[in-house]
Amino acid sequence: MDKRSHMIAGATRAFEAQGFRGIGVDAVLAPSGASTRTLYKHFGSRDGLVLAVLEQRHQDFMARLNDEGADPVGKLFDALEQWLAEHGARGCMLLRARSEYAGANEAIVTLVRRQKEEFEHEIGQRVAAALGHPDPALARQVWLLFEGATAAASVSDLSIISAARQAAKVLVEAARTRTP
Amino acid sequence: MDKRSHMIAGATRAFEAQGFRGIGVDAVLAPSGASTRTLYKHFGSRDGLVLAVLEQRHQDFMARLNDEGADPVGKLFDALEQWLAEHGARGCMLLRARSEYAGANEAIVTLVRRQKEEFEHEIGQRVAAALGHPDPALARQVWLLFEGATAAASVSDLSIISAARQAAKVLVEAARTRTP
DNA sequence: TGCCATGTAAAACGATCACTTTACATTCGC
DNA sequence: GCGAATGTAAAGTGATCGTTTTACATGGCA
Repeated sequence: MDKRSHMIAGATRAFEAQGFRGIGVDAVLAPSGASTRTLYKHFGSRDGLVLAVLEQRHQDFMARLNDEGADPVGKLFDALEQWLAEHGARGCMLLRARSEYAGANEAIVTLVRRQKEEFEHEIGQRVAAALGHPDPALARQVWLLFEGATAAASVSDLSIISAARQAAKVLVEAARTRTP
Repeated sequence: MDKRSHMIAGATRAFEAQGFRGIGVDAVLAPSGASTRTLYKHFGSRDGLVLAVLEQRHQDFMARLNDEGADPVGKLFDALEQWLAEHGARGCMLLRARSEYAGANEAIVTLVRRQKEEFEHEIGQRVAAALGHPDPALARQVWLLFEGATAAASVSDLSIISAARQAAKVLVEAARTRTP
């Protein structure tokens, strides 16, 4: 892995544990052992590194969702459960960045909005696969459960993910019987 | 209103717009016009003010939920919709504080966890009222929808709250037919 | 009247911030 | 073997951070 990727991975860990604004560049670079000079060569600024971290984080998570098969909606929550078990449950890093940089860095706010639209679209495809036809309203509801589970897990325990998966199942089943 | 309440109200607005860590004490005190000396007389430290803001915010929101009546679960989302229309949708301030101060101020993390437990308990009472008997699993699911709606509204529009209310209705109805 | 509580204004504290610069080591294609 | 690229180490930039301090104004209560 090249230096740039190392820096992104290390910075991701630092931001995840301590937030984005409440940490200095030295602490951000410590996990990767990079110097501040290398930071500004590669990313131009601290905020440039933040943007790179968010891009990578979104790609990494979306890549986890790739295994299609039976119960595509339920697999969403399987992936979330595994992800949170690995990374720890501290709330969605993208939304955390959005709220910390609101009013300070519009590029970050815009990026996160676009990423969430992309994610909601992915859920829409899975809902359509489960139902046999698209159902944007149901997709939104499943998305709500997903974001709720991610947020709630930071103040609860991981069993909350199963509650979300079960709720999604009930909603999908209700939609199926409504339009059979 | 006394000075202390003014400072809390002003600081709440500042934190809401710009986050907790990415803002200096001068900007926090600007809305109330208080001096830094008064800040440290009343709250001891910047973090002390943050704690007071979070306590007040939780009490204010819980007070909004007090009107009981028909459809106690649906009224949760009515209150949320009204709240977000007034305050703007930037994610739950309590969870935002939790994630920004994780690893830096344990008192804040502990406070938010307790507040969320209290809120989940309130939902449990409403679910019991709607169903005629307690259903902790359903209460958890409604809570998920609530937190999901709060989070999602920051990157979507307020119509997402209606989607959450509708999903909660479906879940309650499913629970009702399951155990009639 | 006199006094204490409560407030603002403003300067100063050392620490830390994001960022730049200088100096030097290493690797690699040519 | 040599120059260019890429890296670390470390000092220094001015700005801003949270906090303390000094000085002074105001008000209600004894």
